[in-house]
Amino acid sequence: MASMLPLSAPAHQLLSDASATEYPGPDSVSVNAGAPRSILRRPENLAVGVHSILDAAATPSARHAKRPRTNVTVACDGCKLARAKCDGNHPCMRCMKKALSCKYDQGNDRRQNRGSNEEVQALTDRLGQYQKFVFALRSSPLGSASYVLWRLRSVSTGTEPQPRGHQESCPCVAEVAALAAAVELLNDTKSGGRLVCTSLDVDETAALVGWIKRDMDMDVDSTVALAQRPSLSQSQRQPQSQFQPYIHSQPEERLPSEHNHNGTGARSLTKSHFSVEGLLC
DNA sequence: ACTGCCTGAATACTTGGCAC
DNA sequence: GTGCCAAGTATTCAGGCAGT
Repeated sequence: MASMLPLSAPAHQLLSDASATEYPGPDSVSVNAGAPRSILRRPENLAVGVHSILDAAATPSARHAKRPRTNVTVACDGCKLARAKCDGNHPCMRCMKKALSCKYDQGNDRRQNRGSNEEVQALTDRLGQYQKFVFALRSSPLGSASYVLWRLRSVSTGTEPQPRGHQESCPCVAEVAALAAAVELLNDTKSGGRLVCTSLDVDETAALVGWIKRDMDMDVDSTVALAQRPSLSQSQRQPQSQFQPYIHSQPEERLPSEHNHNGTGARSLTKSHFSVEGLLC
């Protein structure tokens, strides 16, 4: 029955569409919300005998009988499991009758966990930072990548960072600074300002890296295609980020073997090859 | 800025069928 | 009679958007 109508249609549309002669109209939905089920659209394969029973019950008075329905915001676990009506009390009536322990799973209503615009934007920004970070890690010179990895590890293990002299002498200071910002970003996500690596972090990050990698592969492909177009002058080409030149100018560079177990280039890395544990822990 | 309506997603609830 | 389950409907909730 629902398959005949758009699933996204609001309730009043479904109802008014179901039977215009039986339902008074959208405006009366709330007062008729608990109307007898027989007035709803019947299954088409319903037996004829049942039809006649339903038709007899669907008198005008029965159709318009008001039975306000009072849904509680949160049903207890027992009522949820049994799909029974819950009165929302502690304990609820059903649990009292059955002498069951009435428990409410707090904070499990995902309707109330939707992110605000600010939260969505913040997550989007973070995703962009992650994307830049992994992109830079993959395309930067070996020395820079190693330094960043060293910093990542020092963050997670509590080791003191490299002396500033090293950073200043690094040939890619700007790049390292950007990567360091990403490190700070990672660091900032955990309480106490210190990254604590858990299996959940690893799983989350692995999933994130998978996403980022796919995105980056698309970016790289489009960048290569753009760069290979002969009709475009250099100035017409899409501005390259500060990280991109290393992709093509130094294709022989590889991530350290401990992070690239099969010895192939960064672009051939897969989730299984990209060791997140090695990156963060 | 406020209000009201619409929308989509998530969840509560109803109903009928079935097994014990 | 009771409880469980599946299918389906009703309600809640928050965001978007237009009108004021």
